[in-house]
Amino acid sequence: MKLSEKRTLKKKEQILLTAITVINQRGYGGATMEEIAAELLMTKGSLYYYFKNKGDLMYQCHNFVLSQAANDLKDVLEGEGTAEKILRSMIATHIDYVIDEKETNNLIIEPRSFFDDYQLESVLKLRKYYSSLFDQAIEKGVILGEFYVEDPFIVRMMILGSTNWIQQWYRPEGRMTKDELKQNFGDHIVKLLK
Amino acid sequence: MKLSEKRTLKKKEQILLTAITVINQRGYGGATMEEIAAELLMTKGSLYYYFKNKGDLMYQCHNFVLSQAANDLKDVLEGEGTAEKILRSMIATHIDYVIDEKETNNLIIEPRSFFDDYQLESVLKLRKYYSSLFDQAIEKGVILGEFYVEDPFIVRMMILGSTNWIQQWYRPEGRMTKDELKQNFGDHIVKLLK
DNA sequence: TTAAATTTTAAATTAATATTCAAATATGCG
DNA sequence: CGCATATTTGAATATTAATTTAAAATTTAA
Repeated sequence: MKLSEKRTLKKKEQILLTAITVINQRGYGGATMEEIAAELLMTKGSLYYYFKNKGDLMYQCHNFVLSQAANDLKDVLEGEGTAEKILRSMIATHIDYVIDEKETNNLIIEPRSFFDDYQLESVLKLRKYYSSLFDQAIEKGVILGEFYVEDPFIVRMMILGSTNWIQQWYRPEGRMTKDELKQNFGDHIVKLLK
Repeated sequence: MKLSEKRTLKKKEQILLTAITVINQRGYGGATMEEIAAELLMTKGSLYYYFKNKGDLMYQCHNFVLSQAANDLKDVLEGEGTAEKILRSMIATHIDYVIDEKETNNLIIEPRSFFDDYQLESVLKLRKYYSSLFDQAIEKGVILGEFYVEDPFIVRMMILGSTNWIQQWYRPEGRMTKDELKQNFGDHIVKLLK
């Protein structure tokens, strides 16, 4: 790979990271090419040298963060410990992303509005994979006899729903620390599984 | 009240109801004045005779549906039965709105993007009231000794989060009927409260 | 019936952004 | 250095949808 190509790649990632912070502040719809460019001290025209269009940039941001989150989850899932310990740890990881990457990683947002058909398919596939990691964690507990679950699908949806909702109300300056929150959610969810 | 005023009011409600269906299909952002007008067999200019602007129309739609949902919940809350029965019934009602008024009643959407300061304040107040009805249902159960809850706030947030999330995945043609869904969620949530 | 009030229309305007593009500039290499 | 390639710019253009407006059509009520 040529030097210039390497530099281009690095720049692309810089743009991605900046775009992610803008998206987290303004949402996908509210983030303008102008603001993203300004943040990078360049003009919006340049962005089109690196990305086909806004949708492409948004898509890559979403993928970037969601892939990273999925990888983190996978590491936890494949780590040591009881099923309960693993699930609690996955919940904690997920909550971190829900809070810190509020918008970019937002599983709530309707992806149909932003992405074209190809992108949509890939996003949905990634989201499905992400969800399946929780299924695996639950299944593991069931197999080991740690968990008892009547309908794993519903429980998984309750886990994702209740945790994704956190981004609607959690404020760092509120009465609960993030650690307390994780502990609390872990307790309640484990209760559902016994 | 003059006849013409009465007719205007009726027309306003017609517009509201139509706008609500359009919003439910396209979301707040995706609903255009053009499409709403077309649906009513009028031109978009007319809408401005009845509503100040798009934000005003969106706001009134949101309020209309959310108020109605809140009233329904209130009726249930004040009805007869054990705390468990009442809470299950409230959950069922909420799920109906989550599914049927997918977008308009969407508590997930960031209201800051659509509403002006005055509207925002009133929307947030209404949402707070809506949440408080669940708090009351939980509290009732605690007082009666039916429920045991360590942190009612967290439980309420888990209820709202997990149920609001339903709109992301529920499909009427799926394997679960709405009634099974309500039963299922009721069971799980009650488990959290004992 | 007819004048005033109400309602609707169609076209023009505004506004906000995304996107394109030709020219200018910067970079790295022989 | 000086050429070729890569990058950036700023201005022009395109797009989408909201909003305004003046005139036309309709309804109401005396």
